[in-house]
Amino acid sequence: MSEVVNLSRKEQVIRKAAELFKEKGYAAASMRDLAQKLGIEAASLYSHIKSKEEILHTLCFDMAAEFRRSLESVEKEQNLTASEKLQKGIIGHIQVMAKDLTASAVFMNEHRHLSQPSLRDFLLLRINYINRFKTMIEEGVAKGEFKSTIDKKLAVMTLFSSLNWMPMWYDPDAAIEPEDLGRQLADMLVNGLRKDK
Amino acid sequence: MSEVVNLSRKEQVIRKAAELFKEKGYAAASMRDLAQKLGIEAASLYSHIKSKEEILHTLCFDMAAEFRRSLESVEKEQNLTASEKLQKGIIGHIQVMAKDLTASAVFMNEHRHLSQPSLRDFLLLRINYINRFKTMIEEGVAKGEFKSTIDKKLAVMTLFSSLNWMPMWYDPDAAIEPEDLGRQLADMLVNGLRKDK
DNA sequence: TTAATTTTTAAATTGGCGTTTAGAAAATTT
DNA sequence: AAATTTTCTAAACGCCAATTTAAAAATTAA
Repeated sequence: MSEVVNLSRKEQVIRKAAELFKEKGYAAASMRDLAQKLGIEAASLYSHIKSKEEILHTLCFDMAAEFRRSLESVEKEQNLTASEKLQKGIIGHIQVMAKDLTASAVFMNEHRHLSQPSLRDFLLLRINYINRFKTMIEEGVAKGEFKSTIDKKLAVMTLFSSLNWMPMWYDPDAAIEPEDLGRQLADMLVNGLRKDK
Repeated sequence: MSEVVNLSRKEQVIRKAAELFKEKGYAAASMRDLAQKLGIEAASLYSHIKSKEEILHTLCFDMAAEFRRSLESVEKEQNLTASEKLQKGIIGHIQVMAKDLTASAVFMNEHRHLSQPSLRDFLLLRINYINRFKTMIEEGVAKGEFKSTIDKKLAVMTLFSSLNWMPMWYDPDAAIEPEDLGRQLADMLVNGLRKDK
């Protein structure tokens, strides 16, 4: 009945589970697979976690909390143009992702296997997060910094799609740093591909 | 042993399967679920399809063929600027998607459950498709139409991510037409959000 | 109305799933 | 060294999975 420093083994289980969930998908990943990856029997897992879904819950909500924290710190900053705010929001998101690409992939692809009421809670967090990016874009339009003709929903979904897919192709060993990547994505979104005249 | 006009019931099965796979994910969707949706017993399905995976295979490769066809017809056109080509490629992709949003969602999210060698074949088709969009962007850079500073991989992945996520949020009953949506996405990508001075 | 074909079913097969239980082994604390 | 806690295991439970088989029912064609 100790509650402290119990983390080490449990975290090991969760990290390996993240790898497995990313690789095979939550539904296709079995607890026996997971146990084998850890070199133990499936039954042993249950000394560390309550259920398969608890692992998914932990992965999804921990990531959500980090994304939220990152966005909040950007929102607190003052005297930023809409472009700057957007850029910082994007960079923050990518930095959070880059810290754990595996968990990020699970967060993005597997959250739908959460059961109620967790699923509802998760989706609420997500829609809230997206809306806060949408607000940044709307502020940009209101201030005359962004075109008023743009479809805001399209803009924010494009941004969010792009962020969400990054864990699929971003190579952390490659030359490019999360901050650079974020800067470039923000630049592309704000200024486009077209060469200035 | 008839081979003709057998399509009707089989297609019905495949369409319902697409809905189910989109909703629950391939691995979590059972043949019993599917049968129930059709009002028959699970065993009856096997008069129409060979296996669960055959359904997934059909859905994924049929969509892939349609995307390919669409892109090829754009590539054939001549005397287009890079922006125009990109725009037409994007519009084509969205039109194909809009014709069957359910199958598109399966194509995007569930293809990874294909087993070898189908999975390999599918991924080859996909990388080829992406590379053809990348070529469009590179041509734009080569002609001086696009900035030379852009990260081409980032650009094409952003585009592709955005296209891939559309079936998740695009509402076919909403006011916006696939062609308009494509035009706007292309405009955002090429010209950015920033207001022209 | 037969004959042929398509569609469906009940029943079984084989196998994997998440999880529980009772307790052994190993590691840690006292 | 003894006591406590953590980690692990073998064995089982009940359930659900995809698929096969042989045959019945429904539909279509001759």
